[in-house]
Amino acid sequence: MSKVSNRLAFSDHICDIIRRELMSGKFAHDEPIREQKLATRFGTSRGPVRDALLRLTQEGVLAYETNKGVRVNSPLSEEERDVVVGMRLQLEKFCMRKFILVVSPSDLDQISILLERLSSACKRASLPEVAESDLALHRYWVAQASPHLESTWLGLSVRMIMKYTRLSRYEEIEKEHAEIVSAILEKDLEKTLICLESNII
Amino acid sequence: MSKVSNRLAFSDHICDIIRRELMSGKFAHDEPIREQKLATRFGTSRGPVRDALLRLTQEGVLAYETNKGVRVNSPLSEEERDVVVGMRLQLEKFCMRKFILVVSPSDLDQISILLERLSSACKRASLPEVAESDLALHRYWVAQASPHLESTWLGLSVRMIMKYTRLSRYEEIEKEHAEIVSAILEKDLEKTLICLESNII
DNA sequence: CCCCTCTAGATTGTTAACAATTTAATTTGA
DNA sequence: TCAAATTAAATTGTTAACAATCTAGAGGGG
Repeated sequence: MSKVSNRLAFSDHICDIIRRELMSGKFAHDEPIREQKLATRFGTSRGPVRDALLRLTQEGVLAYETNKGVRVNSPLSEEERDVVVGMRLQLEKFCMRKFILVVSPSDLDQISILLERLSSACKRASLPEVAESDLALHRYWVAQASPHLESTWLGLSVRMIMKYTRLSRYEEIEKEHAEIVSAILEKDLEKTLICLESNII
Repeated sequence: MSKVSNRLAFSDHICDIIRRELMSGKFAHDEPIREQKLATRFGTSRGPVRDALLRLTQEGVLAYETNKGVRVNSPLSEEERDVVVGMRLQLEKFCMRKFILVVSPSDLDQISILLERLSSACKRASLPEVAESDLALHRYWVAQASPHLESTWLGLSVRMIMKYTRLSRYEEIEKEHAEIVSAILEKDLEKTLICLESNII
């Protein structure tokens, strides 16, 4: 019986969709988000929607007030964003150091696939897909190197991306990530870290 | 159930209580946490408990698996903890720089009260209260300087504290924080940052 | 004895109804 | 007219029941 063992709950699905839409700028800052509205949109009850919103709240994407629900968080100031960038860089460089030591052939395959998806999204200039596949690529080595810190990393990254809104430097994004991946393939740690630093800004 | 006149929801209380217990080491690492058990303990239904657990999940304290519930997260490795300490320092130093510029008399009053609570907890050697009031004190200047990054800071800090329950250093903890606060009172930024660095390890 | 299947209990996922609270619109009084 | 008080609508908070899923253990067949 090949039953779907890792069956996804509705709330997981909703969480991912909302996060993607938030990153691609579908909601305005400080816009309130209504549970019932989302519930009817996804054809579920308020329960799973509430679950998803609470999770995103703790990622820092949404802000929650008791009895008032959640709203899209205000944008970070330049200073705050710089701090977040610094923290993410610190964390991701740590992960990359570990990752490059233990990287396996199947890891390289996975990375190539993710890079291809990012390139494709860049060529189609599809902001939601670019944001998502950008994140998915970075997330891969973070999760491999340090699954315990994956959620920490996700919170920082989502917060970062939300600030630099519709920056349409798709060619640059594509090129920067191609460089990172090729440096990983060469197992050149120093080069990889340098590429990372110029990508995460 | 008696009516709750203040605006706090049950799930907020539960969230705080569980976090405190986690920090003070009441649960073992990897121990599964059952919704119904907590619900009966707090005299509520599973709903608010579920809310609280989901929030703590995204703070990184608990780990969640679909259809399997949550369990206490595995401890960080030494390396991982070092990275988290570095990130928290980066963030909290940024907040302290901002805070010390705009600190008001009422802020100083609040800080003194929080410091007093911490001292009292240290003298009574009550681990849960020490952990909580330690966090509350630091949280004060973080929240004042950058409310947007408060949840980010909380996630890092809770994760840090969970690794080492510094049982026997109550006198040190008390002294270190007294120094930080006195440096703030003197508005000596450099000294404050140095004290912070030696406290957050 | 081991491995597989299957069942029974435990646990999480989802739903809809109801309670409490906030928000707005309206009324009331000076 | 303006502002405080009051009501009505919208929204979130909580509950209990039910559905889906996982887990542990008993019972066969090799």
